Amino acid sequence: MTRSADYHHGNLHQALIARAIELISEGGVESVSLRSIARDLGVSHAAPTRHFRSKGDLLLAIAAEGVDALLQAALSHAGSTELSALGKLKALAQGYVGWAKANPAHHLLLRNRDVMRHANEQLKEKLKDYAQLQQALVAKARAEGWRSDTSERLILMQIIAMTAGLAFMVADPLYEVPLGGKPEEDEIQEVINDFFSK
Amino acid sequence: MTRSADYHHGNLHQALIARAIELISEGGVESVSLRSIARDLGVSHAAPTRHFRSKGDLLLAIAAEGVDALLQAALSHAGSTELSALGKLKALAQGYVGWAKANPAHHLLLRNRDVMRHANEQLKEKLKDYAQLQQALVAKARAEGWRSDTSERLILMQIIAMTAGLAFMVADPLYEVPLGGKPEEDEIQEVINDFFSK
DNA sequence: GGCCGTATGTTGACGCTGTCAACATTAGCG
DNA sequence: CGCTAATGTTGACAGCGTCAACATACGGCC
Repeated sequence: MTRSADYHHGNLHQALIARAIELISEGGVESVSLRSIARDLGVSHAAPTRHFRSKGDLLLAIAAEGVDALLQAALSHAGSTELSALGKLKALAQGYVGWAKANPAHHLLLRNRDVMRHANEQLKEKLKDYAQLQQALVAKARAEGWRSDTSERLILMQIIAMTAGLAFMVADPLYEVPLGGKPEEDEIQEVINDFFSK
Repeated sequence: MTRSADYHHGNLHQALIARAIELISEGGVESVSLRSIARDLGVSHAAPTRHFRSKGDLLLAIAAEGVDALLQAALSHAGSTELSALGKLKALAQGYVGWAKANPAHHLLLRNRDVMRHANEQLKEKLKDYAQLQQALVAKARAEGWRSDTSERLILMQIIAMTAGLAFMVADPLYEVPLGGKPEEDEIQEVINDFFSK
């Protein structure tokens, strides 16, 4: 119980992460301040250092959380026995864009230089795993006849560019200007469908 | 001459901008500190406030510089009499990606929420001009027969996603992981060529 | 050529931040 | 029950952005 003279918060670790995600989603990475989060949680200004050695560590932990979710979803799609390689590739793309839309904070962190500069090897390794999975699926889909006249490299770059672009369009307010509002879910799907049906 | 007991810097305004661009290119927006820039330029910590009321104003001024360059290049392409609407559209896409590669700092600023949140109306208006120019070209190219079976909206979203994605691939170190190094110029061109030759 | 207003730069202060060290409290295990 | 480690607090420090008060020098005007 937390009713005892609440000297200890109970689950400060998770609370720090949760509040930081809220703040990032609302106002971007720069609106995160350890001291303000500590105040919000009714805890002293130095309490966070007991759970994260530095602000960067907190942000990195959140980023890692995001990469894990992304990779796990990708692996589950890739493990499907019902889908063709092309189907898996498409599921991967949909999964990525959907993930960015559902987790804007994690997506933002992955694109923050200050955060990723201090990424540990484990995190980078997971990103590499994701990339290799995607590349292998492109090779397999090509071998199965899809766009076999186009180079694997070109297809890969097209997919990465499209998904990265779509991820930003759903997560970054900037693109509400050229698009006239946030893109609808079915508009996103149409872009992905069009690409994979050629 | 600046040899006189250099109390005045001479061109601090431009020097501040130049140094900030350097820092952003190297380490992202968060590595900009007015005080450190002032030190680098051999000037007191408060000198920058004589030229920019706040740090945000400095960053915004740089962003505006970038948008101006982008828009000007786009208008010059659009004004060409030799190119078809499709050709202009392609030149616009190439121009955007090339601009992001040549001006990573400006590109980063345009994607920074903290910066763009305080963007003035004039800046937003220019972005809207760019977007409308692009949209008009899509409509015209379609009217001239290019992909007239595909909706204008879908084509527009495809172009925005592709160019935004490519811009990141050339400007953001993160994508060196899945791509195995920075993308080559001709690889970028191939992606753009492929899209506009359908 | 000298004078003066204003643009530009300096100094010192304020409250904010992240991080550390020293200390306080409590949880949980033997 | 008592001890140790985990967790939280307090106070300090330097760096940051910004402001106000003061200093200097540039450039147009007589």
